Amino acid sequence: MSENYQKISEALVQIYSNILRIEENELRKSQFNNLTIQEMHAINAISMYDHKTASEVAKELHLTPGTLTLTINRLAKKGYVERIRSDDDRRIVRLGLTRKGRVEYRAHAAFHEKLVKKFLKGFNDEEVQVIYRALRNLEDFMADHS
Amino acid sequence: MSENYQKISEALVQIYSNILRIEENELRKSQFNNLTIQEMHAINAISMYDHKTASEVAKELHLTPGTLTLTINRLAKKGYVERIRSDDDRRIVRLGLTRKGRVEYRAHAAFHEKLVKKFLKGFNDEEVQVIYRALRNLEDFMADHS
DNA sequence: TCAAATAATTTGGTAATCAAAGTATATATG
DNA sequence: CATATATACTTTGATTACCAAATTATTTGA
Repeated sequence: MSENYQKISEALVQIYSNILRIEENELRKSQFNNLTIQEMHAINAISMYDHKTASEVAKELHLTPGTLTLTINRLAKKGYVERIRSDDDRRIVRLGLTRKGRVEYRAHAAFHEKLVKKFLKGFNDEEVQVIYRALRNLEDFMADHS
Repeated sequence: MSENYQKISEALVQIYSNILRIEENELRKSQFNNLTIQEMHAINAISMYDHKTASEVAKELHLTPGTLTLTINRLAKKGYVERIRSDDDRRIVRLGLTRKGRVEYRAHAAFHEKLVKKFLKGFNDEEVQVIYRALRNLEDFMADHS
């Protein structure tokens, strides 16, 4: 058990410290290599057809409104995102993906799906439940420390 | 199953995008609140008594030598790390933690241990094996994409 | 011996971020 | 209904973390 604990601890660190870099590698090799990782994550948070407000997206990404404005400026200039002024409250900016933005969104979703498939490969339903419970434990841990 | 898949996929994203922030929160609340997260990770990579070279640590952290030099400068000034010139090859700088650095190292290790304990809470040996296999799947995925 | 290689540092530039001030619009109250 | 306050976003002026390339010191090898 304690030996397993050690291995699991190391695996978690390894996974955590490498996954971002791998996402970045994939991005560099793809047709979207003019995007940075955080721009990609912003596209992801904006999501396909929700038209969330700038504030909502900023909150989701844990960014200040000012930082989000700058990110959206860049993404708009690169043609991935568009601002949609709300008519009923003209202070609000809603965000949408362009066609190009949606293509990138799907590409990233596909990468993520491959990752999850590999993660769960070779397990039956009962075992998947065990894995899910472990992840919920981690979510509880995070909730306790927020 | 596909419903589980969805939940697991979302949990992974949640965990991934929040864990760094939580580490940062803990750090802010601790006695080491003059450290940034990456400085803390550098302390971790330097580790207790290994006296690794600067190059080795840079590689481990996936940083260029120049960036590591700057990080070490800051950590030395703050009193966590010391440079040890090697006598047999005077180009080489070995890195060690000061007493203060070792205290911080242990504090972070304790945090990490709490996390892993919570992750594995309530599982028997067999179930822990399942979880470990899933993590190895992820490591395989990363190896395939490196 | 001295050219090439190696280890670290320095320098110049860019990304991403925040805090605080500013602008435009909406809401609430006296 | 006028105006003070609140809200949503943007702008500005920093700081931090990072990289690439040039530099310095030292070692190795031909």
